[in-house]
Amino acid sequence: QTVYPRTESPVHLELQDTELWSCFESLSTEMILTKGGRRMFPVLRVGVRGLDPETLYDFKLDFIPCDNYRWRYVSRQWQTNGKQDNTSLNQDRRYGVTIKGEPYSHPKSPNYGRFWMSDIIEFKNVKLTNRPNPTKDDHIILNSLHKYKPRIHILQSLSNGQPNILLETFTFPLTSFIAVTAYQNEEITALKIRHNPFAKAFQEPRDRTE
Amino acid sequence: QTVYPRTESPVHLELQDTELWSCFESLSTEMILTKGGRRMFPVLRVGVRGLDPETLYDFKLDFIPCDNYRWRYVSRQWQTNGKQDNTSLNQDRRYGVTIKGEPYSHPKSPNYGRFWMSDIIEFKNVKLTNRPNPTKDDHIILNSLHKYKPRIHILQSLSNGQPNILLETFTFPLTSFIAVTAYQNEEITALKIRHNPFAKAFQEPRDRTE
DNA sequence: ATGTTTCCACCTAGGTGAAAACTT
DNA sequence: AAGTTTTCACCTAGGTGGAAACAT
Repeated sequence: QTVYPRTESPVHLELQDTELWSCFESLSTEMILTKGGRRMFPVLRVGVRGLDPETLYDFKLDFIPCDNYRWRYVSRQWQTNGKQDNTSLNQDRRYGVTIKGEPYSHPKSPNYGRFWMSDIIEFKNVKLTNRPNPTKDDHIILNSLHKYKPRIHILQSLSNGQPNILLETFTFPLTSFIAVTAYQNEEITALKIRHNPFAKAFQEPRDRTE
Repeated sequence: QTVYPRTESPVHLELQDTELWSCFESLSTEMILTKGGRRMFPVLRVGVRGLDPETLYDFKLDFIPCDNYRWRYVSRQWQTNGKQDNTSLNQDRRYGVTIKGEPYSHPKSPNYGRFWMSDIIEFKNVKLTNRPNPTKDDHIILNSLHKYKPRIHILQSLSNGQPNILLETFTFPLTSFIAVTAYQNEEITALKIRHNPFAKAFQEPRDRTE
């Protein structure tokens, strides 16, 4: 007879800006890749509870392929050719991580539970690239026209040289996206322009009541 | 008979940009205080050796009064009235530290010895203020027209809730300065403009050979 | 008279999507 | 034809000292 665990991990991660993410998700989120690295928008932001205040943790981010398809945007619809694509994803395991083959480490890592729980944790400085050999640690290598799902890992950091212990991994289906080198869906472009302050140059003058 | 220690701490801190600091020191360095907080220029930068790569350390910065005098710039010379000033420094021990009464903590604290030793450590984001109750942790409260000497503290950070252990404190006489709300010595102003990229608006066009 | 505060033009530094050029 | 790269104007964000206004 199956024995189910009586307790669950006390650690809770709560995704922020779910309303905004939903708007993008309903149109199929796209994220830009450039050689020099492009930030994500929206930014991945989470609140955390249930850590031990005085224990040391690392927070890390990587991207897991949602499938092995190559996606195309045809007639205002994302579609696949129905065949698995084994040429890129399966051959190069680095895709979705940094040049070191490791997830992106939040720049405040390592830090104490009390620190991580004291404020929203923002992954605003991670950059997405299609360059196979980026020179910076904050660059995540992705494959254009492939679909990814962000994951956040919480590790216990040990200050004696031992490897860190992976405590838990959280995935956020709402934040999955297709990596592109240029936006395909113009509605996605419009949403980005509307909400990303750095794209203000392209905003139409808007009604104050909105 | 006096017994002298046979060993010294293996930790070495090496101040960077000593040539630049010397130029300022020879004119009497001044640092601006503002309500909103002003960065230091030059920036305090150090290299560190001799830490244990796998031990966790905090790096902290504060400012120790060089004396209890109030300084005046008269006839192109800094001078005191020869009397100790007991009204401000001795009554308010917070001067030279943050609003919490603590030194400024380098934003990458805590981190491992291998991290701190891997690159120059820059205190470029600390801000100096004369506001008695700043709202931000990166603000150091100083008293205008008083003279200070920067100190860097290295602490061992313990990930079990125990208070950190102060391992060593380094002072840098070359970087001492008088806090001011407006520059007094125009030669200091000229040096700041010449070397601080953010003051480029005030630079005279310069000869390329310089 | 002396010292402080506020506001400002002018920078650094770098994040946007558009459009044109380029590649295959 | 389909996708990628480069360059660009236009932003965000914020660090300078100057100058005038202000405070004591």
